[in-house]
Amino acid sequence: MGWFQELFYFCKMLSKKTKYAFHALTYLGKHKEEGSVLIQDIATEHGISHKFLENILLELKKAGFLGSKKGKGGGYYLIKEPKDIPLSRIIRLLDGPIALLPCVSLNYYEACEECKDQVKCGLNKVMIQVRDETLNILENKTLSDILDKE
Amino acid sequence: MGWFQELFYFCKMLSKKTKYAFHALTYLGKHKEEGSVLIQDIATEHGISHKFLENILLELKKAGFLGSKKGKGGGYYLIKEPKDIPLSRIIRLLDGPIALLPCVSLNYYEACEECKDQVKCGLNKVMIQVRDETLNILENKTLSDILDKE
DNA sequence: ACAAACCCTACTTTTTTTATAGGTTTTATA
DNA sequence: TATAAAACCTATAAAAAAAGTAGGGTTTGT
Repeated sequence: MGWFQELFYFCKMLSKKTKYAFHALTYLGKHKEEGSVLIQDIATEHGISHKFLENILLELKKAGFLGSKKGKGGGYYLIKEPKDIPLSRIIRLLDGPIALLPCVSLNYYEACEECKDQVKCGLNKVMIQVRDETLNILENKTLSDILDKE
Repeated sequence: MGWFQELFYFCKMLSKKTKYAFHALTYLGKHKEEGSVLIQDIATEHGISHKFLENILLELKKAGFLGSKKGKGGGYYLIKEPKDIPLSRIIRLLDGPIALLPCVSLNYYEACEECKDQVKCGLNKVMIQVRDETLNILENKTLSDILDKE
């Protein structure tokens, strides 16, 4: 498929940051008509620390998912269609580059320290398969799937 | 280069513990005929700390994947057929939950603090789908798939 | 007896995640 | 135009988890 398949192969549990991001996006999706929504409203609804959520929304804004309005009467709002926000994009943004397994990347390749010869590494080959299959799932589920089920 | 690097290093991957476990299992699978294998042999082969690997092998033994023999001439050996060791079992043992959220985990379930009503949570429902599809992949790939590719 | 090898528990260090703090800037409106 | 509300920004502290270390205990072949 494409280079973007490299993005995923196997993910552990989502961080709170990412989970909160999904909650916030869902909230914003549900309150689209209201124009903009306060950080505090989302924080209160889900019992999240205002300041923590603030950082998350800022990241989502910088990444182009949200717009905002400063000052009195301001707030955040979605600037993308929910169907154009795949789970993979959000997870990637918030969970960030952490534990690496560069040995499954074709585009940014780096050998594992413990592998003498990657070409002969069965783990590498199987994990590439898993990556391809998992990516297929997460690229195709979007915020709109979440909203449909609320 | 910044954005590029981030693209390919964004997701939580397998912990070293789990990765080493797979390497050890693969090594044991390849050296089945020899009866038993020393921790040190595996550690040396992959440049892993002996003591760290020792803990991992002990866990694998307690979980019923390996047998061992103490004393001179001892070592570890597989007591399950590679085809009966799915990736999911090893990942769960060493890394914990496969689900992306605690509220959709089969083996490590925990209610979300921030969810007033899980039954109405769209994120929960979508993540259950993701879990089922991901599990389907990880339960059907086994150690024998890795060995076949070595 | 002795050395080899696994067994067990606890601890330390390092890294990552989570959360907080303390301001600055922008904007509506009284 | 003063004020308060709200987003914006950066740094740092606290907590948790992962990675690695230490040191002895137990079993076993020779």
